[in-house]
Amino acid sequence: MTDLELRHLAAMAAVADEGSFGRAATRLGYTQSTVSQQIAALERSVGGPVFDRPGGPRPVRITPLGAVVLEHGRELLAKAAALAEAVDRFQAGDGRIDIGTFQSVSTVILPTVVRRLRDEHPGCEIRLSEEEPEAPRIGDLDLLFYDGPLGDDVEHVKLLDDPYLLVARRGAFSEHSVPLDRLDGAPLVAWPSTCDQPRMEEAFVRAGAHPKIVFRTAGNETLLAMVRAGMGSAVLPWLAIHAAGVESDDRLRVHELRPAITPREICLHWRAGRTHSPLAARAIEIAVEVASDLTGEPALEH
Amino acid sequence: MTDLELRHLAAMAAVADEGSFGRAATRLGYTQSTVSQQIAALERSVGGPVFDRPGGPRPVRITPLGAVVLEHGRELLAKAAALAEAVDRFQAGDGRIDIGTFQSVSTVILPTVVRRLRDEHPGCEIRLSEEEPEAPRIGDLDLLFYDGPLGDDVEHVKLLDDPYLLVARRGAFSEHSVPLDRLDGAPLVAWPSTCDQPRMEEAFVRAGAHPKIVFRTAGNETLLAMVRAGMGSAVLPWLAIHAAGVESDDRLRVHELRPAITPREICLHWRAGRTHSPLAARAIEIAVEVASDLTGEPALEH
DNA sequence: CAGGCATCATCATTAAAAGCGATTGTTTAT
DNA sequence: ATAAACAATCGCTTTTAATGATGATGCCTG
Repeated sequence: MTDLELRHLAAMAAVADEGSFGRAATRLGYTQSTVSQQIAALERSVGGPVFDRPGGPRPVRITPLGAVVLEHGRELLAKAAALAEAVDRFQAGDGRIDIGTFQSVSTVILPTVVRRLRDEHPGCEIRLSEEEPEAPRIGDLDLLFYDGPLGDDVEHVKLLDDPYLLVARRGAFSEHSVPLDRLDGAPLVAWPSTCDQPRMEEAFVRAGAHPKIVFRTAGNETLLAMVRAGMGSAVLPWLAIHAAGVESDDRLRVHELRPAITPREICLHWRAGRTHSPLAARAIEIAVEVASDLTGEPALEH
Repeated sequence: MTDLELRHLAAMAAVADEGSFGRAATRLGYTQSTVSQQIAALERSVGGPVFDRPGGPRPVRITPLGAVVLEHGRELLAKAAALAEAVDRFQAGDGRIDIGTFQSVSTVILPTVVRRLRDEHPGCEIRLSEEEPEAPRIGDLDLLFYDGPLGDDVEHVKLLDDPYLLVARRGAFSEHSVPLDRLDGAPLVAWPSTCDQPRMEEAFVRAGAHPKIVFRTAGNETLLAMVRAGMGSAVLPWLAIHAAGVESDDRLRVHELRPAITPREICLHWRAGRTHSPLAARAIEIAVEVASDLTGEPALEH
């Protein structure tokens, strides 16, 4: 009774529908002989006949036992079909995906990725969570945008180099390209010491520049408001600058730094050794494409 | 994707529970190698890996695809188990049975059969229907009590010979055994010309007796009331007499007829060539037993 | 960093079964 | 009496299931 085969139930259902072993066989693409043996096997496993065979050209009739088996069997077959369909949908890219992200990516890269993903897979469910920058935990996320390494059981792909640029009030610096040491002693507003920030500030030190950090906040809009208000300048990654639309702000100007600070790397992470869903795999592809399109934009050239 | 095997799903569920192919194999009574191949087969059929194998002693982890398969797979396995249990219950004698019956059997035989059946199988559902005597259709009944042949696609077993006896007012006939021809011209109340009735009346004619049928009804109580009221006598099968409790009625007396009229045969019928449910099979056995107990009763002796 | 350990994949082998074609046997319809 | 429709059965081939042995991988420990 434990050796139940879906194939046998399918045969039984076909026989019940057709009223004949032979026609059921035709419908299933088997020979009559095979169906006969399938039903025999099923009857062995349930411990009794499921059809009465009247002999001659009269249709077979289900037995009381057969009725019990058939009733449950059809449900079983329906569930099996549902499984197959769910798998097909999954392989076609439907399903759920959890993506972790952070400020600038949320604004610049993700919207495009999400839109393209939804266009390709209207049935998919995309869940985004923007973690606090202090807690870059991959947790149960499928994908996580982040700008640094994340432990050794995490793999990643680099999406783009995000160069640090100087944002100052228009007129504060005359040249487009500003030498690092010009910032020595200059007032700066900056991020807290999370993310890539410490590494950036080390670059100042190495260049002999010691700017005065007069205000720290993680909020980019707040930082830029401070710059506009004349509190000081800001050194921010291009992505954050672009996200805030600084290029089209008449009161501000974006400068390159000389020598350039090693750009932060925007990466897309996932747990190492885990098989991606087709949806996640596609999301990675799209993210790479989108990032590469961004790289081609004028402001990032050179 | 159509070659899904319950065995493989069971293996998958075990692996998911145990976190290891080997332990799953132990639990299922297979070797690790077998489980490995079962999962491989499952993965072939769903078109992708269902587990990530991190290697080393770390537990395997389900993939997104695996999660989809497992979710449906567990339901499938549950349904399969439900089927098995339903079959077991059925084979143990649970289920439903439809029995057709008629007056005297309803009163004398059936109650005992039903009680014993319910005692043996508390979970069973017994549905009785008392057909009009003119319409002895077996229809969708599993079993039908009836006193005559019922067409040639019906089999039966004889439960008992039910002899015809004369019921008269006490004092109407002095002897216990009444010669048939004493009824010539005598007033009789009788059943309508259904059931076995015509055959019985032919027996009178063959014996040269022509009783006057002064009233016909299918209601036994009515008939007996008429006998008590002096309308005439009645020739009824013992079962009907017994059912009405005539033996303990001081105003009436039961006589044998000489020569005896060939008794009617109380039979239990079912459609020919149909496999019985265990419940129906048992019901037949019980009915035979109950009838044979009745035959042993004094009034039927000799 | 080498060796031990736990784990899964693979391979060759054997046993089982699934499926097929041909045939037989049974029952109805002509 | 035949023919037609049907399922069971038999012998056969191919496929699959399960096994035990072996190899590969990646932890953990000393």
